[in-house]
Amino acid sequence: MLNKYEAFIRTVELGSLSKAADDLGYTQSGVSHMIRSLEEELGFKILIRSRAGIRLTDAGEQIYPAICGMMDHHEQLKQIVYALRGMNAGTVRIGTFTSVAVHWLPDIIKEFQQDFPHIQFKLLNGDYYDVEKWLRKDAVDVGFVHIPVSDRYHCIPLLQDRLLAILPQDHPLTQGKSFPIAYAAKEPFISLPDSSAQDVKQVLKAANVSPKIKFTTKDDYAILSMVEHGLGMSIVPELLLTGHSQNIAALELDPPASRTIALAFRKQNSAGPATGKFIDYICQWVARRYPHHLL
Amino acid sequence: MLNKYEAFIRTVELGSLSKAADDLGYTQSGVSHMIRSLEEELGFKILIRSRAGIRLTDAGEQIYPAICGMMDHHEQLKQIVYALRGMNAGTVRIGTFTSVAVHWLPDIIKEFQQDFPHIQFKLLNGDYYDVEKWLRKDAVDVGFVHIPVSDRYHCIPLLQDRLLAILPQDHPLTQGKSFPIAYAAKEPFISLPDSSAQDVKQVLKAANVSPKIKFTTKDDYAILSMVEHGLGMSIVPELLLTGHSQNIAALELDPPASRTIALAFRKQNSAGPATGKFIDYICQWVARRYPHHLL
DNA sequence: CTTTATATATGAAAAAATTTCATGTATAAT
DNA sequence: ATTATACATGAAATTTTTTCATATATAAAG
Repeated sequence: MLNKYEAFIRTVELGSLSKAADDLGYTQSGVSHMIRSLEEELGFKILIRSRAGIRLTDAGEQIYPAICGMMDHHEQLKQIVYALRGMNAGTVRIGTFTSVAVHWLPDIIKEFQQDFPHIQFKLLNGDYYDVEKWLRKDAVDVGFVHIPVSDRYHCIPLLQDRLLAILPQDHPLTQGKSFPIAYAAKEPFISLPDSSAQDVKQVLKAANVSPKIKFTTKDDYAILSMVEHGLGMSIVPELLLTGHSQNIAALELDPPASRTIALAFRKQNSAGPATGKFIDYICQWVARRYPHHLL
Repeated sequence: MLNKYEAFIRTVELGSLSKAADDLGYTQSGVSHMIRSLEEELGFKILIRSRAGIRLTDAGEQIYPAICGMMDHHEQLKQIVYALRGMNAGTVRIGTFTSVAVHWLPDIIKEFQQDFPHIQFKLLNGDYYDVEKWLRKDAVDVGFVHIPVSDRYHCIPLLQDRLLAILPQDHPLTQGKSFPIAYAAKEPFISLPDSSAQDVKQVLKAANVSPKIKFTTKDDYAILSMVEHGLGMSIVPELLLTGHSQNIAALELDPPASRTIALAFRKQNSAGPATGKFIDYICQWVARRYPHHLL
C-alpha cells in the first residue's frame, strides 16, 4: 500500500518508471504493476506514459500533493520510531579497504543517511590486515574483510570478487581470452606491499610463479595508473576496476581466482542499534547491486 | 500496511481488540495478528493487554498521535479521490421492503455515509411488488427484491432467508422441533395482504393448505404484535424476527421454505457513480454479516 | 524504410503479507 | 469450580506484492 505511493512519488520525481524502479530497488516491471494497481484502486489513470517517460494526468496532478503529504507524515512517523529505537543518535565506526571505500561505501552511507540522518560515521581506511586489527582493538564496530576471518567475529559473506590481470590496453597478451598466470613472471609486476596483498601473493605462490616486482605502492589507484602508463602489469580485484576501463585491459586469470569480501563484527553486540541497522543496509545494498552473486 | 494502522487506532479508540475487530469487520484473531505484526515491524510493544482490554505503552503513547496524523492525511486523500470519482455529490434512491429497511439499511447507510458523507439517500418503502414497480418507473436506482426477478434488471442474490412459523410463546405446538405446514389450517392465521406475501401464499398453496385468515394487515410488525398477544399464528421471514424474540416462538417449517433476498438495478448504468458504490457496500456488508450464507 | 535502443506492459509464477479458522490460555465474575 | 470474556497462536487459505521472461511501442540512427 505505502510502497505503491512511494513508487508513484518517485516515478513522478524522476520522470520514469525505470528510474524509479532502479532508485527504489525494484524491477521496472514491479513499478509498472504498482502504478497500475494504484490506478485500479483509485479508479482513474494518474500517469500518461510515453516513449520519453511519464507525465501526470489531470487527476494525477490533483492527488500527487495529497500523496506527498501523506508520505511526509509517514516519514515523521518513521523518525519518531527511530528515536524510540535509539536510532536518532550514535556513531557507526567502519573499517574498510580501498575498493569498498571507493565503490561501495559512499552509496550505502548515503542511503543510510536518508533514513537515519542523525547517525554519525567514522571511517578507517587500510588493508584487510588493518581491518582485523581494528576489530580486535575495538576501534571499529564493523569491518570489511576477506574470508577466511577469525571466528572470534560474526562474519557475513557479501561478494565473490574475481582477481583479474591488468595490462596496458595495447599489450599483446590482451588479445587472449584469459591470462595464464605463468605469464606474470614475464612482465614487470606492480605490487601492493606484502601485508596488503595476501590474496594475490597466494595465487602466485599456488601457481609457483615469482613475478618480477618492479614497483611497490600502497595505493591501489597508483597501481592502476602505472599500468595505464605502460609500466607493467598487476593483479587486482575486479571491484577496484569498477568504472575504470580507460587504457587498461582486464583479463580473467587462468586458472581463475577470487577473493570473498565479507562483513565482520564482534559477537557480543556492544555496538548500539545503529550498527546492526547499518549492517542490514549493507547486506541489502549488496544483494541489490549484485543480484546474481548471492552468497 | 495501512490496515494495520487503522486497526491499531480503532483498537485504542475502542479499548479492545475484539471491539475493533467487530467494528472494522475483521476477526478478533485478525486484529491480534495485525497489532503483533505492527509491533514486530516497529521493534517495540505498543499495547499492554489485559483482561479488561488494552492500554497504550509508553512507546505506543508516542507513536499514536503520529499514526493518527498519517491516517488523517490518508482520509483527506480519500476525499480527494472521491471528488475525482464523482462521489462527492449525488443521490442514491433505494426501494425496500420492511425487514430490510429495519434490520439492514440503517447500518449499511451509516457505514456508507462515513466514507461518502456528501451522498444523499432517498428511501421508498413498500412490498417487493412495489419495489419492482419503482424500478420499472425509474423511481429508484436500486431495489431489494425477491428472486425470481424480471431479467430486465441486473440481480445480485444476497441471502437465503428462511420462512418461519411464529406462534405465541406458550402455544402447545411450540414444543415441536419444526412446524408441519398442515397445522397452519388449524390456527387463526394473520396475513399480509395478497400482493405483499407472494412467497407465503405459494408455500401454503404448494402444501395445499388453506389457512383460516383471521386478520390482514400491511404492517409486518403489527403481525408480530398480534401473534405476541395470542391472536393467532403467521409465517414470516426470519429476517423480520431479528432481535425480536420476546413472547414469540419461531419454528422452522416442515418442509422448510425460504425466500431469496436479492438486489436489482437497471442494466444500463444510468445512476451515477454513487449507486454502484453503494451496491458494493451492500454486498460487502451482507457477506460480512452472514459469513456462512454466501450466495 | 529497416534496425536499434529505450521505455513501458503483461501474463504467469514465486514470494510475502494478510486474514481466517480452530483452538488455547488467562482471568475476573458467578 | 464453573462460566464467560478477552487476547494469543499455529496452520491454512486468501490476497497482494514482486519478479521473471517476454511483448509492444516509438523515437532515433543508419
